Amino acid sequence: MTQEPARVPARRPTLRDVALLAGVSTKTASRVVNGEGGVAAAKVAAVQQAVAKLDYRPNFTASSLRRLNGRTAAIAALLEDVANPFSSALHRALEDVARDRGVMILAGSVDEDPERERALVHAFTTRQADALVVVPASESQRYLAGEVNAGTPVVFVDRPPVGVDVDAVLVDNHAGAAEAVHHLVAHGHRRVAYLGDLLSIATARQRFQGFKEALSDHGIRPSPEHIVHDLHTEGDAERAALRLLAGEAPPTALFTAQNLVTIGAVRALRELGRHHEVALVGFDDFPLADLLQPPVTVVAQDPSAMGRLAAGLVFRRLDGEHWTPTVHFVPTRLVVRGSGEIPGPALSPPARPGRSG
Amino acid sequence: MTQEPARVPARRPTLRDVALLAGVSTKTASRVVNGEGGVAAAKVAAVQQAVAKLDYRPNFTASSLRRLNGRTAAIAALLEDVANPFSSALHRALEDVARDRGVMILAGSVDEDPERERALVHAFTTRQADALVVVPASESQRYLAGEVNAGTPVVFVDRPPVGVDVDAVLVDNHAGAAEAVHHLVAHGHRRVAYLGDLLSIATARQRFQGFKEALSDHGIRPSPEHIVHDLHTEGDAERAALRLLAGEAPPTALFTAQNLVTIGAVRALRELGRHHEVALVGFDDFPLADLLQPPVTVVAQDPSAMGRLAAGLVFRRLDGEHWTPTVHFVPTRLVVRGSGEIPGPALSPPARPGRSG
DNA sequence: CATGCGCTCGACAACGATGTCAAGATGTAA
DNA sequence: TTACATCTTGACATCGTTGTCGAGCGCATG
Repeated sequence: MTQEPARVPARRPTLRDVALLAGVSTKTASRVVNGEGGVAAAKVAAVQQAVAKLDYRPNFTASSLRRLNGRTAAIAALLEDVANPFSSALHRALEDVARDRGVMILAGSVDEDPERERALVHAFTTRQADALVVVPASESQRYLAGEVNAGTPVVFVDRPPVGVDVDAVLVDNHAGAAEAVHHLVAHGHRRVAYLGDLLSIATARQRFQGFKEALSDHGIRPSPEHIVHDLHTEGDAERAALRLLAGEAPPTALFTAQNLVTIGAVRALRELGRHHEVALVGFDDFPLADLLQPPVTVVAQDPSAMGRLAAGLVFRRLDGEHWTPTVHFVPTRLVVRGSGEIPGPALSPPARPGRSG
Repeated sequence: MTQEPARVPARRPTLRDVALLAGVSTKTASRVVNGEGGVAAAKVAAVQQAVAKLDYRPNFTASSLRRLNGRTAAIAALLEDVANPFSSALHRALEDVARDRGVMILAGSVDEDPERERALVHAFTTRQADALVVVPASESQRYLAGEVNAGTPVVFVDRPPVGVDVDAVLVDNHAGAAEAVHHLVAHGHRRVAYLGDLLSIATARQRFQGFKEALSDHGIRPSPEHIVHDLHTEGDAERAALRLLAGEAPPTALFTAQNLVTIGAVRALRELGRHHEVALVGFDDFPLADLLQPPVTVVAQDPSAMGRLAAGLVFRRLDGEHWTPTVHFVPTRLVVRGSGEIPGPALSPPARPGRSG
């Protein structure tokens, strides 16, 4: 219980300090700290005492500089936004797998900004991340070629790589969207609207394709007014849905191709009091979807599974395994909850069954 | 467009390679890379060309090892769980402030596990994080004294430090909980139940104190069966709420002291079909609370504001400012949405208005 | 012409740690 | 006793980079 507040911040002790105090060489101190063995018991004890007394903590960055493989035991994750549920679930899954191996995750938010993506890659690679897990926002990731050639494992998640040949963990967005549309059509809908994210995002394009082709499988051609792209926030989506539903010949069902868009659409339907009339299927699940009125039917992705798979690929590469880059698909799952089963005109135009929303 | 896939991973180029190619010394190359000036234009150009040709990227960990202040431009965040909304909003706010300064965030999930907390602190400090932002789970953080003495800025968020004297950004949990209770009592409730998180968490204890004292201000003594602690998951909370509401003389209002607990309680009320009868105020806001039926009244914290404030403190310390550690309070805000305004018996016992759930 | 200044530039050491290697101590077998 | 293997140990170089410092040059000044 010393009183003086150590005004001059004590320099952090180094291995040299430990060695000096223990009366051994730095190399021997290093051996003890790393449990290398081949050190006399008496010296081991002396070093351990010195470590405890000085509260010594090895400088991991210095040691990884010298070590043979140069690993920093950190892998970088470029996420869309650490605060959105999809990204943070992915982040958590990566962390869980990495934790078992004593590896840290460096995470950053790309915010759909290609420049930001490059800045983050630069920041992470200069910090010698051992591997990169990327949810890309740019149109081409050719700039990663150098890293890939240098042997850094790179895994893309959610969106396919362009201009580089690396592993990817993707969702079959096309099939998922098509399943949503088939579901709506099966419930009697013909006028199905599409509300989607930025067309610059590959997954948005794929989902839109799936939407279009599924409708066309049923011989339906969506009216152009029922297709809205480039919605990236709840507010965007809400306004777009309001506009859509206020038009003439409004859609009887909505397919919303991203979770924030889905939530915006729910808001719009609520405001209009039509949430029990207009069917809705969203792509991507979100917390509390089951507690809304009606509960929201979604095509669920499994970000945790994607994260675990991506982390697995990273570690297998880090462990020295070799294979040609592969695309892995994680299945989507249609979660039927209510909003997608609201019947459309083609199913029950004359008489509705007794139960109402 | 070479065909061979560079089977032997090319060693990453170093400053020496750049210098060699440019025909200058490593020191001059370093000067150019760091924009130090005092280098002839011709050599600057030569170095820049070499950098471009080799796709050279400086090894940031090596340079921070040598640099005078030894800063790594990374600050560590020990969060409860990177995937929960409170933590990830905090994370994002930290990142936003740090980004402007070219600083990274190292985040890790503590999961309310004191051992994990120490492991993370160890991992982050051995990696030479410049500062620590901590949402602690342990009972005492005396073990951080060494770091603090070494001059590492440490800021606690959401929970007060114990055993170390550092800055903290807290919420007045006591007052927030009391406000919730006053609100419920004002709406006619006398039998108010408490459903709360692990008592090992300081904020849970404070919220419970606030609950108890606010009730006692109104001359109400809560029945012991109406107090449930140590609920840490939605499932826990749901089961507890079901049990509570099935008992005799069940509460007419619930105060749920954490967001997952609130959601669990909502689930229980739904299952019983009593969500329009039993009032509910939760501590901590959550996404879509406004879209539930009824919308959930909460005492909202502002994790973004807390993160920004914490990051601000960190950077002021890193910039060399000095002050004695201080506790900063970020106000809570009662967000009135509906569930907390369901009238209780003391307000309208005889005749209810017509509308029913 | 000698002097001094300012500008470039590179040799060298150092950051904190570990890989390499050989020296010395000890034990064992012939 | 000698020869040889084994175990400990530390001196030294090194990882990739930057801080220090002084050498060399050209130029203006007196």
